[in-house]
Amino acid sequence: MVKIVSYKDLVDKLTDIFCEYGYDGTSLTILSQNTGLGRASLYYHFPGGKEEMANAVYEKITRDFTKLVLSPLATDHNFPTKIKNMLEGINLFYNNGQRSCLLDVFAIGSTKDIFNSQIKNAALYWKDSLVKIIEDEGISNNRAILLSEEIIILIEGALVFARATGDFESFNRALENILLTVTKNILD
Amino acid sequence: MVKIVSYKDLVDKLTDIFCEYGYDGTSLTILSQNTGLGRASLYYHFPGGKEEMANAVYEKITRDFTKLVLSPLATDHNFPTKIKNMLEGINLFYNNGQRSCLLDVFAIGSTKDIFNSQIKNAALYWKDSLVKIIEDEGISNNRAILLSEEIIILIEGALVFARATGDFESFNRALENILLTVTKNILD
DNA sequence: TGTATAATCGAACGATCGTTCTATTGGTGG
DNA sequence: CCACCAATAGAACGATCGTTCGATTATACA
Repeated sequence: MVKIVSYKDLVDKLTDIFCEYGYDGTSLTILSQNTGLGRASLYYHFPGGKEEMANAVYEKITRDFTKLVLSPLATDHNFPTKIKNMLEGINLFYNNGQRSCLLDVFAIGSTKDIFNSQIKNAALYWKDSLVKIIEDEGISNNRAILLSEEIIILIEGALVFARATGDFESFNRALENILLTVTKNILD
Repeated sequence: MVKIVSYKDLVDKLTDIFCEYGYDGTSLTILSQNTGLGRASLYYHFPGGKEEMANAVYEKITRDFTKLVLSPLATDHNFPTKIKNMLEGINLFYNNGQRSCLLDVFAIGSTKDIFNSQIKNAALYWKDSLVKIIEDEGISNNRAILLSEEIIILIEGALVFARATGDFESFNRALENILLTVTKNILD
């Protein structure tokens, strides 16, 4: 186990734990055992308790997603490069498809009502970002919307499929296939 | 609230509850309040307690999935009809994309280890069924596998996207798009 | 109608939940 | 070296967890 020596390490570890057990399935006992910190020590770093820990994890995930997935779309590279960089970001963010629960953890159970609107905004922002750069390639708005939705759907679906089957190699294949299909559809 | 008058009604209601709260997020108090049955009464029907209730729900889901999604693929209709019927079954099974948690509920938290292998088998069986009927159309095994994976990925991704955005109309559009793409890809 | 049993319920069980209190440790600046 | 404070942990809190028990009500059959 990676020793926790900083606040960042702690949030990283909390992310792993919430991912594995889900929010409701993660008890303070589990958090204490897996971090190596006493229950009271966790409350020293997060006076708001379990919910504040979940918030910290969600904010970390949001930062990572923005940095790895969204920001490549806002550069001035050419279109295929933007998509390619985004997909590489996806691969990092989801750890080769093996960390697909990031969204599910907060979309299910007690945290659902808290994070629902934030998740919705993130998804729509992602979609809008894709629509914009696709329109920049001379595609109509209608078609750009459909293509953007299809890209996100393929990524999310590949995550679900990889986790369900345990075949994480399929995730990489799916990402490569997206790059191929998208660039072909756009540049023709 | 639909009055519960039979065992089937009860399992249906339990399905809704576990879907909404997740397994770990569903307490006996919640189960009692939402079914209208006292805690002890639930134990009369399910002596194994919460876990037995989850099993009953999972078995019900498996039956529904087999009936609605898998069985249309095993008929002797022509290929486009099989796909069309499967997609209609998907739409029924997932209630227009609004009941997307069926898989997640059991793939996360305490139930993960129990149902993981069953979920894997179901996913692979679904894929194999698709591969077979696609091969019957004269497609090579390699391409049939890729196409089958893509179909499942598109469906699962559409579910995730619809739930994340709250735009359930996108789920219907995605299903129609799958039918179009698949039949075009196969029959050409 | 009487009786067996199916079905329900309230109350309480020990265990664990998330949280808080109090005390102790570790390191850092004066 | 001492004083201060960040950081830790053990113990206990009330609340709720899943579960069980004993007793009561409803149903069905003889």
